[in-house]
Amino acid sequence: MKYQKIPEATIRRLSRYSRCLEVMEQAGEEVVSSAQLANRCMVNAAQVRKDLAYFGEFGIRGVGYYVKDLFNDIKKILGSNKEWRMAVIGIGNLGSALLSYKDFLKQNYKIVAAFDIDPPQVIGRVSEKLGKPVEVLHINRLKEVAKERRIEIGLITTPPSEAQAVADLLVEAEVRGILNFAPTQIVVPEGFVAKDVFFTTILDNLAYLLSNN
Amino acid sequence: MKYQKIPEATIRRLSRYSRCLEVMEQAGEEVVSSAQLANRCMVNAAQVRKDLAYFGEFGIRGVGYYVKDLFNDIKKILGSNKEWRMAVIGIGNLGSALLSYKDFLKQNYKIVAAFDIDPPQVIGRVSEKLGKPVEVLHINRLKEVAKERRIEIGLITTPPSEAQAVADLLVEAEVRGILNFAPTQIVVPEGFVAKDVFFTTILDNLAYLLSNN
DNA sequence: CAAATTTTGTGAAAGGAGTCACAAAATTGA
DNA sequence: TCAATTTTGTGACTCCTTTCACAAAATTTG
Ligand SMILES: NC(=O)c1ccc[n+]([C@@H]2O[C@H](COP(=O)([O-])OP(=O)(O)OC[C@H]3O[C@@H](n4cnc5c(N)ncnc54)[C@H](O)[C@@H]3O)[C@@H](O)[C@H]2O)c1
Ligand SMILES: NC(=O)c1ccc[n+]([C@@H]2O[C@H](COP(=O)([O-])OP(=O)(O)OC[C@H]3O[C@@H](n4cnc5c(N)ncnc54)[C@H](O)[C@@H]3O)[C@@H](O)[C@H]2O)c1
Repeated sequence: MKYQKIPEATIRRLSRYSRCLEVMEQAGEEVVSSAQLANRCMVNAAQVRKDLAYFGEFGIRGVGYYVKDLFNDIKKILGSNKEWRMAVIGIGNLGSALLSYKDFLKQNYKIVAAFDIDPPQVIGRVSEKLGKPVEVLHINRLKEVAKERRIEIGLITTPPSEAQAVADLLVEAEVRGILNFAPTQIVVPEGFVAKDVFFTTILDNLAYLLSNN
Repeated sequence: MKYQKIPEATIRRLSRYSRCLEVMEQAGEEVVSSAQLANRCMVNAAQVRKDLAYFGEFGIRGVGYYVKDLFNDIKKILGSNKEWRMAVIGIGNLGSALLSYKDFLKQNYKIVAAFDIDPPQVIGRVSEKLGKPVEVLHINRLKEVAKERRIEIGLITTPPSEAQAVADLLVEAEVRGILNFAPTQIVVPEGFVAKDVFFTTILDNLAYLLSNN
């Protein structure tokens, strides 16, 4: 398993394989071939094997892969075998939706804190829909609470004008991962990771495909 | 402008250029070089020129690009110069958030209908936050209303178990574009375009980067 | 007006990612 | 036990994307 640069596309596919394997495991399937898995994920069978080959040998020739083992191995590769502790910052429309997103629970992503800036109708409110309710705190407690609750990922759902400032706070609080939903490109120092999710870029993409087909 | 297959990455970047140019235009900047634009969008200058070259010649040698013209040209390329009429299906947490997403208005994406399945607390409710309020209708009116309101894109925010069925309804209603937020892979016939947005795949990606840096 | 400067557009080179094809390993069955 | 079968892991090949590098075009300056 010597080091090599792993294509980002490979990581995205591993995530898909993982979701497929989860379904298969629940369905009681024990063994799967690269061809079957590829089929389900709409990719090439060699692609599946290549993707896995970056990280080692997981299959048995003539047999395939043990669903349960491969599922665990991929989770280990992705780092999704551990529980990730997250905070949501900006509890408006989207932030509230994320707070009650059930799939985060099923997967290993857990929202353990929520922050907003002052609006009295929000601060102190408790999101009850999740397993454990989360109280919305004032943003000025971010640093303190981030340490206390060992927050590792921050989800930014503030207006775009505030997004970079919030990111800076997260960096200061040593929250190393940021997922930003505001339509602004977030910049973070070396050692931190920020990903932007641009809804309108996705729509622009769709619009292009619709216009040209 | 002879035909060539356009890389999807190019389309994504064009969308980014477009957003940058919008900001520049508002800031009153008149001319921009490929190097400047590249810098802002964190890409290579030759990349900017190559991306544009797929669609024609838009610059003036020795000068650069006229911000306003390039902005318009890119919008024309992307098909985002026209207004796109959208429906949201599944008015729960995420669906409601999308209904009040202001940037859709600023961009040229307009939500003109909302559908849910029966829960009395939702049907008939009106989202007031947008420019024009949108009444939530029962899903069984989808086909009829889609025609009437000339809906071109459907945003699926139902539980994953319902997502494919809803997609089938959209296809039947001849809504050609689908953006699916449920964690299921949507399949549509030739001539339709469906994109899935998997939140946990994005998080898996982040988790991987955090685990390996 | 011509030389110097700027910056585009693009062919060629380099670099990555995906697919093919087959030897190697494991299993099955006679 | 050994041939037939299955399916992995991987080198080689193809295809696609990005970057480089420079001629061509426009502008500016002396
Ligand atoms: N609504 C959507 O469906 C949607 C979709 C995609 C992206 N987005 C983006 O997500 C962000 C939030 O959208 P929204 O519709 O939920 O907006 P919103 O106005 O409903 O919510 C924003 C929240 O952020 C809080 N806030 C503002 N400044 C803050 C700060 N410095 N620190 C902490 N909290 C702060 C506000 O009090 C508010 O509660 C926006 O950037 C938007 O562009 C929204
Ligand atoms: N909440 C989030 O932040 C979030 C984030 C990413 C993805 N998602 C996904 O988006 C989807 C919606 O999430 P949510 O949290 O809003 O769930 P939700 O349960 O709050 O909302 C789902 C809505 O869909 C409606 N519905 C169910 N079946 C329907 C049908 N056949 N036709 C029309 N409407 C129907 C329900 O009545 C409900 O109002 C889920 O698939 C979820 O996995 C949610």
